[in-house]
Amino acid sequence: MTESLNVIRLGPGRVAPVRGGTVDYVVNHLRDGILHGRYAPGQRLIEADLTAQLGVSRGPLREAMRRLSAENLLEIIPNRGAVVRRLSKREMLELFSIRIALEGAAAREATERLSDAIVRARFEADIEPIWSKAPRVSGGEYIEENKAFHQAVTRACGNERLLELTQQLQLPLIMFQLSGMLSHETIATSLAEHRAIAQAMLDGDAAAAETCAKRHLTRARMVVEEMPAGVFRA
Amino acid sequence: MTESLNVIRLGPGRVAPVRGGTVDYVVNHLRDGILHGRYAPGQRLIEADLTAQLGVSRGPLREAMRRLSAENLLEIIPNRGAVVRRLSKREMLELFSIRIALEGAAAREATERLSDAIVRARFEADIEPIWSKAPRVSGGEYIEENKAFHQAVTRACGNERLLELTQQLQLPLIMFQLSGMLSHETIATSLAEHRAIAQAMLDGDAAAAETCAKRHLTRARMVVEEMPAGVFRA
DNA sequence: CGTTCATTATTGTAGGACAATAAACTGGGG
DNA sequence: CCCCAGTTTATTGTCCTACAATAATGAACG
Repeated sequence: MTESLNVIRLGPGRVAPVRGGTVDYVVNHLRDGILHGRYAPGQRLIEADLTAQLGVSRGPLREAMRRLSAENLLEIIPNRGAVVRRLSKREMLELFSIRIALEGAAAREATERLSDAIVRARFEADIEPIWSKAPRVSGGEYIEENKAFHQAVTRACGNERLLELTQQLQLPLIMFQLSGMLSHETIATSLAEHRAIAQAMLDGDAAAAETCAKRHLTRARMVVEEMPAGVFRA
Repeated sequence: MTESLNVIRLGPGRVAPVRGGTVDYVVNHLRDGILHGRYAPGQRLIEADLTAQLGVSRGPLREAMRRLSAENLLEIIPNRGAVVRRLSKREMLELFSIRIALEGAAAREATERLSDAIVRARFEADIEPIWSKAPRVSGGEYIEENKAFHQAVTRACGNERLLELTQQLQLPLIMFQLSGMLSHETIATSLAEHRAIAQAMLDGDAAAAETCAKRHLTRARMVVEEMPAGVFRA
């Protein structure tokens, strides 16, 4: 979905309208900006500024904002405009609860589908990086790998809608907001748990896969629970 | 029937702009229309027609459409506009799988929270209708009650986000699309299952509640599975 | 020091314009 | 009779301008 959009679309100075991609362009720009911290959580996004910066008119920009608010990356306050979303502790915990239920089931169902050779091949390819011995030193690296792993599991379970859903479940935002706070120890534990889940799945042990996945996320939720209040929204 | 909503908002001839609610108004109108069949599945929604009918400009209308597409009630096809969504069999089954995971967990967690008197009181009030002896004869009646019940369970579990999520999980659309096809027998079974879930929850038996909820939805999924292909999208 | 009122920044909505696209329609071959 | 290319039409995607409504800000006043 996120192809080379910016090749054609040059921002402010662009000449060709290149119709049909303006909203996507804006959405991608903003999402990328939010996820990479160019737009800080809590920051207000002024329409006038953005239209000038991006060289688009208010219409597409507003539509882009609506979409991002549907993804929960932005919060739109009536008559106040859009601000970059910040999650409260409670919201984060709620999201983890949902993920525990969802990904636990996904791991179980995926395990059963791994008897299909094609699915299995894809899954093994997707998770290949987790077997690497190299320690992931930066939070950013871990975030990417973590995202890829959870996506691989969900994909293997063959439920399109679930794949969409978990992606929109703000895993990225959560992890970004937390990225600065992840100790090497926490990361190492998570990686080990990923391997345990993968192993159970490859062994065809659906029950173990579900248990491992749930334990993994439950532990992650505990990490959130113990974080300082400053990380969250009031 | 169409006019009942337009008490304040008078449509084409309205004088007061009643700012701040235009998009909401359109969203509500369309959602209601879709859920009640005024807009049929597969029907194309032409912007020009709707702006004329509703007396709003294209901006808010398009925003409303985006929102509904986020709710999966509409599908927006590039350069073709919006059509009322129709779910394929596969999509429906996928949704049920998600609900099984989600609402199973919700039932379990909710049960634990019922020790809180306030939560318990609210829950008992919410589900009161299910104990009624009167048979729900029409599909529409059952749909309402079913929706209310599942909502009550989710609400009791105290996870705001989960409540939002399950609501946007197209339970309404699913049920509408199916409403014509629900036999009295199916409805009766569902009602009995609702009671079983509620009873387990009130008894504080979390495990039983989870099992019952999952069984309930699994059976519902089987009903979908056995439906004629004509109900679904190609 | 708090309150009321003007000022300003910003959003919400309308409405018009135009190009781009897809669909429908035309005509002529095969 | 059907199929194909060119043309027409309907509709969307985007931009623009304008203005009212609202919230935030600051000033005058008691």
